[in-house]
Amino acid sequence: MNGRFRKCMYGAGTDFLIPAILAVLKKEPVHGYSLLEKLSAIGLNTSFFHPSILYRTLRAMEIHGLVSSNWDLQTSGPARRVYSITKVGEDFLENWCSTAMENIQLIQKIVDIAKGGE
Amino acid sequence: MNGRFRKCMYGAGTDFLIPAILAVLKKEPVHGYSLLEKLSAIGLNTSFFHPSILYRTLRAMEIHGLVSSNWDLQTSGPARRVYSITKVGEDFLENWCSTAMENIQLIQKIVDIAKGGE
DNA sequence: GTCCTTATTGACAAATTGCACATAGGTGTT
DNA sequence: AACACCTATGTGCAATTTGTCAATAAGGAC
Repeated sequence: MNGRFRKCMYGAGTDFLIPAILAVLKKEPVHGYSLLEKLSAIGLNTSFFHPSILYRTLRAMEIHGLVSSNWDLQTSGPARRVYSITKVGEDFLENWCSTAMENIQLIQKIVDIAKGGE
Repeated sequence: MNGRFRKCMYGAGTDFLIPAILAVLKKEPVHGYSLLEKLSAIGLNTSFFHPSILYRTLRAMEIHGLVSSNWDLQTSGPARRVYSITKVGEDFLENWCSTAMENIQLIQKIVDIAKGGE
């Protein structure tokens, strides 16, 4: 099963990627590569998308003002772009959370109907 | 706020469109136009996408074997394409439901972290 | 020097979406 | 008859998004 059908399964959708990134960044600024681990830790299936998608999403979020970035040249290894959440990003996340409950209810309702309830 | 950012908000994503369609079709076969009302009734925000997207999604689902269709020429008005769920579609829906709980937990976790918990 | 790991980005085809428009049958109106 | 309107489905095309692969770059291990 390919494309949108695979994507609509758990954790694959990038719909959860943006709020998940914002939630992680709200705790502390981090760089893209370590975000992969942190996102995986909170339950997002990171194996469904390539790292490049995460980086691209972060850049898109920066362009739209949800996050800001600074280069970290002090650590060993290649340079890291460290992302921080902005006020706009915090508002966006808060907004997302307030509708998340309706989101959950919709999922629950689909499950109920699928199981023959109602 | 445009594109993917608007889309990641409640109900807008077509990630819920496919399982919602399957859940409705599991109760009874219906045609595309009436699906709009039924999807709206269970809580999916249908104003976020044009009817043509629903039709295109249904055709894609048929191509992938999740649903099958027959023309209903007996009713008054223009012909209706009536969709029914297939065995493949039922399996897909069941599969989606079994991961839906993890989906809910992920949303809950993002909300918790966003609210400063954990 | 060569290989591996971390870390980020670019390029390009394929898929998906947004939007407008086309088609078509039926009903009511002037 | 001509017109507008509602139901019902579909197409075309540009714009956006995704999937995949490859490029770059710094440092450590051997």
